[in-house]
Amino acid sequence: MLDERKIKVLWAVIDSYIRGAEPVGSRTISKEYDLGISSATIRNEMSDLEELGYLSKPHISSGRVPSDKAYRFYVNNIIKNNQIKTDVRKKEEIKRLLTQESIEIDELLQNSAKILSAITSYTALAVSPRIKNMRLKHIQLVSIDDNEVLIILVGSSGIVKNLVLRTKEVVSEDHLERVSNFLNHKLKGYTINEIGTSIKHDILREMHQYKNLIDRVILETINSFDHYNDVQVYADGVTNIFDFPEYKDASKAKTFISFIEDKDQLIDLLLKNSLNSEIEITIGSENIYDQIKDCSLITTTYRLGDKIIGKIGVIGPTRMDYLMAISSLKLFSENLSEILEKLING
Amino acid sequence: MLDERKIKVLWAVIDSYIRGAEPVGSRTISKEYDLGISSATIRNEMSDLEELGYLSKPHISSGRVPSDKAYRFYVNNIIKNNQIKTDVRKKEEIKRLLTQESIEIDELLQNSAKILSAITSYTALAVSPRIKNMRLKHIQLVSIDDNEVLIILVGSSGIVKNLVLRTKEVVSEDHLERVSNFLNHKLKGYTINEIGTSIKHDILREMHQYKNLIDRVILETINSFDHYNDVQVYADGVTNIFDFPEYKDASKAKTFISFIEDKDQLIDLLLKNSLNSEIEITIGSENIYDQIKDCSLITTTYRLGDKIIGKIGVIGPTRMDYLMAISSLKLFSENLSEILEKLING
DNA sequence: AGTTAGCACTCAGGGATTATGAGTGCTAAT
DNA sequence: ATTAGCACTCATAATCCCTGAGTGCTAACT
Repeated sequence: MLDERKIKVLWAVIDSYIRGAEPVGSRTISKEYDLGISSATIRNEMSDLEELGYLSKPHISSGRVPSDKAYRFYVNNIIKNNQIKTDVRKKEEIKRLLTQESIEIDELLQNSAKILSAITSYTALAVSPRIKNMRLKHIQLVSIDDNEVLIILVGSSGIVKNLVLRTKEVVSEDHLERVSNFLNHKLKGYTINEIGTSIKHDILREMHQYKNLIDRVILETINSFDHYNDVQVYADGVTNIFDFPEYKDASKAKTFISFIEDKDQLIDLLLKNSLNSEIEITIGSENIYDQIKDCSLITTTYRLGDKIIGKIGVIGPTRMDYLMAISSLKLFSENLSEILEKLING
Repeated sequence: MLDERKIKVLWAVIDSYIRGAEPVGSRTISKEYDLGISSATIRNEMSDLEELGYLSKPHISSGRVPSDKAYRFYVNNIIKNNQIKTDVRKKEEIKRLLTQESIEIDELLQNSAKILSAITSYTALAVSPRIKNMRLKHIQLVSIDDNEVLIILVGSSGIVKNLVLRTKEVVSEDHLERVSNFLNHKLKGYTINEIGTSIKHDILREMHQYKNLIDRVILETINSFDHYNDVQVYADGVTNIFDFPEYKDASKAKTFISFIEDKDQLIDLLLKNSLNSEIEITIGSENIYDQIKDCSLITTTYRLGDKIIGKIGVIGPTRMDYLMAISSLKLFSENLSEILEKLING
């Protein structure tokens, strides 16, 4: 569909626009890119590219600007051809930064977002691990008051969660300990999902004398992992958006920043599509949320062992340095997975 | 120093400027405020007020703008005279909003910031409770792995904190339980500060066989409360700043938003001065941080029982509706204290 | 002596008008 | 098929002028 030369011209336009943020004219290309054809020819090619939907003009006598379709073409080619190489030196540098500052997982992600945004100059996003599909390593009930029971959940990733249960009747320490031991014995090793479906009934059959308490403990446990309750999202470098001329208009900046400020929306944005290990890129109008229809979002995942547990990404103008953003993200994805592995499994 | 009439003129200028955000001229005042003097006289008074440092002109032939000194004067009078009345109906409405959405303390504060910013149209800030001075209600050690011990701390406010301790030697469940019970027995009811200073030595004397373990548990516990480690800060309504004409300049907006984005800085800002129960107001240049030298910050505290445990505030342009902001803050302060009381102690 | 009317003066901000120049599309020559 | 040349477009910036809201000062008035 696109011949060799058209592709070259298109890449030149995209490259120039990504760098300069200004509509690209035929003359600019003929001078700055050595395509061996004159500006008039480039003009013709650009005219064709416009007809094909890859370029457009802000106004009748201006240079061309790449369309979302053009970026999509560009990005697909980047991914297909450049098997993005990992800069080992840089990777180690980032790892050093991350490990020296972060002791806990949440902190690690927060710092990742901070550093990632600083490196890319875009806005960085990171969501904390989803632990719904994680195996329970330990469950314990502790009495902290006559009518208060603390439920402690330890996930296989070392993630700890606490729930306070208020009981109507006083539960004796003795009984509590028995239930606690029993539950720990029974539930250890299962995921929240599994507990929710099949296991619950097994347990109740065996220990129906404590039916009430056990019922509530399991209910609370499952509830607390429902929805996105358990997920935190971190954004950093929001104000980087001001550095892009397309956001010099305050109302556009406001729209963007308001979007990032709404954490529920962000979580939805990041977690709605299934967690696969690929780099995912949505460009401009491909985004579902109107507020970021002129942004591109690049995300990838991080793992614990071979299990994908979270997401990290950058968001910026469609005129983005995709290559740089992708390779930076890969660095963080790998680093996060490695650090988590060490942090949790020794 | 300021006679009756000067004060009236000054208040008129401030009132008009707060509402309109535009330099105020003598004619505007003579028409819109019934002071019974002509614009010429007002002109003379304004000239005096300028000399006294209460007003200034953006340029030679423009109207007057209040200085920080003028706002300080204004605010002091507001606080002295208007003993701000609580709108009970509004208070209940906010309480309903807060209680129906928030189950946990962090969530409660996050929602407070959200609602407060929506109500005031300024940026709202809230810091989570400081628990360093809080009494320990329960401490428990749980073995989650051969080399991993989980420390669970329950504060008197119901706040739970977990720490994972990695031990070199394997600690038997049996020993762990003994130490756990012992520590709980000994430390219960004391604050972190007290534990840090005197108590530690007492304990070690009694149970020197587990010296190593106990040492580390206490060390980790104390460390985790050091600095501001334990404090979370929530900001909401950051983008409200775009609605004020003085921030139509993108670089000013960027400075402001970047400041709010830096959580460490925010925590420092909110917690550096001692927690007293008053409304605290810093106006423009009174602020220590350069980035908010043209903002005013209004904060107050919230309590648990009779103990002040956190702060909530709003930040906006010096040209702020102080009366509204103060009364809104009071509403939130009272509501938070009441909700926390109920949430934790009943 | 304080107050006010009157007047000259200042200056930011809003059109209107006019270059400027980077760009295009088309046509004719190569 | 490519390119040089040219007429044309239009956003942007610069200039100019005008308007109006404001001031400060002075002289008249109570």
